Amino acid sequence: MNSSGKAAKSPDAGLAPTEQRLMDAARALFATKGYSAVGIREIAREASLTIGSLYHYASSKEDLFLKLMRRNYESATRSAREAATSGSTPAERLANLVRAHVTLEVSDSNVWRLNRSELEVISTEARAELVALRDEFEQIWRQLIEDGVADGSFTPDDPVLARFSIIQMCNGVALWYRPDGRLSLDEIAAVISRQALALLHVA
Amino acid sequence: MNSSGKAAKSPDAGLAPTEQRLMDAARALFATKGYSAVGIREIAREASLTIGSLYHYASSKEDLFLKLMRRNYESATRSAREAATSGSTPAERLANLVRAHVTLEVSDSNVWRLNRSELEVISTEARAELVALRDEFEQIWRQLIEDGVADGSFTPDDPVLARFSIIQMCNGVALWYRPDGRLSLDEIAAVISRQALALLHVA
DNA sequence: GTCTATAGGCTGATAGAC
DNA sequence: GTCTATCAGCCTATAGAC
Repeated sequence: MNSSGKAAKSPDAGLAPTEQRLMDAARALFATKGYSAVGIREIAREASLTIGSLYHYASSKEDLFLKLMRRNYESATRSAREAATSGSTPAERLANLVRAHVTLEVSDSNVWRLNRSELEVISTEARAELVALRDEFEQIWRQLIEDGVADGSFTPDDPVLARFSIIQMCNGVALWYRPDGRLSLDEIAAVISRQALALLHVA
Repeated sequence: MNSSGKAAKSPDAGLAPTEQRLMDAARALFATKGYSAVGIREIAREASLTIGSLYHYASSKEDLFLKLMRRNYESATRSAREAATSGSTPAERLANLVRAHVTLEVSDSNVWRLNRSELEVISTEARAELVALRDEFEQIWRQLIEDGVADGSFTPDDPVLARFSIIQMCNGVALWYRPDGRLSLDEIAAVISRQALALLHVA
C-alpha cells in the first residue's frame, strides 16, 4: 500500500449500473450538503431517475442513506485492515493506516463526514447500526495503538485521546484538500503520519 | 486563563431576554441537528415564541443563523486572542489557546460544528462572511505558530498542516466529550496541549 | 424496472389585528 | 412586540399503469 499501489475497490463495485448511479449521486450530495439538506428529488435527478424508480431501490430516504453508509464502511474497513497489517513495525503500520484513511476521506466515499451530525436526525435503530460500524472501524486503530504501546514503540500521553486526535487529524484533510493544492495527497499523508507518530512519542 | 479562571462571557450577553432565549434555542438546535434539519417552528417553540414573533428578531432563517454565528465568532475570537497572549513562551501560550478552544467547543457555543457542512447550504454572501470570520479566528493560531517557529520553540514538519491538525484535534473533543467522562475538561485540555506540542516538535 | 400522478403533511415566510 | 391565520411551494412516500 503506497502511492503507486492499486486504488481501493469502489464501495459500489459489483452493483447494477442504475443502482451504482443512484449510490454515486446520493453519496456526493449527502457528503456535500448533509442528509437533511438533500431531497430525494435532487438525488433522483442527479442519478437520471424518477422518484418512483428511486423507491424501487430503497424503501425510504433513510434506507437509502443506510445502504450507502454500509457500503462506505465495508470498503473503508476493508482497506484499513489491509493497511494496518502491512508493515513490519507498529510505526510502519500506522503510517500505512494514516495514508489509507486520508485517501478514503479525500475520495467522495467520505464516510466520516456523513457519520456526524446526521446521527442526530435519523432513527435510533439506524443510528445504532452506524455507531456499531464506526466502532468496528475505530477498533482497527485501537488495536494498532495498543500493539505499539505493548511493544514499547508508542508512548502516548493517553492512548484513547491519541486515537481520537489522530483520526480527527486524518478526517480534517477532507475539509481543505484540493487536487491542485500545494502538497500532493502522498505528501500530505506523509506529514500527517509524522505528526501522528510525534503525538505517540515514537522513539 | 486556567481551570479556576472566570468563564468566557456568553455570546448572548447584553441581549434582551426574549432575544437571548431565541439565540439560545437556535444555537442548541442548530448545533445538534444541523442547519437544514431544524425548522423555524421548532426554534420558536423551544424559545417559547410564535413564528410571527421570531420574524420580529430575524428577517429569515438564514439571517437568524448568521446573527448567531456572528455572536459565536465574536466571543470565540475574543477569548482566543486573550488566551494566545497570556503566557511568557509560545509553548505556554499555545497550551492556553488549546484550553480556550476546547472549552469553547464543548460549550454549546460550538462555532466549528456549525461552520462545516452548513456552508454548502446557505447563500454565497452568508458563506463569504462566515469564511472570513473563520479565517480571522484561524489567524490567531497561525500567528502563534509562526512566532514559535521564529524563536525556535516550534519545529513542525509543516506549519500549515500543523495548524490544521491541532485545530482539528481541539474540535474533535466536542464529538465525544461528556461531563461525567473519564477525564475532566481540564485533564483533556492538558493532554491535547501536550499532543499539540509534540506535533510541533517542541524541544 | 421505470414511469406519471397525487396524497398528505411540513416548510419558510407574510399580512394584519391587537 | 406578540399574536393568529394563511399562502405557496416543497417534502417523503404511495398507487398503479406500462
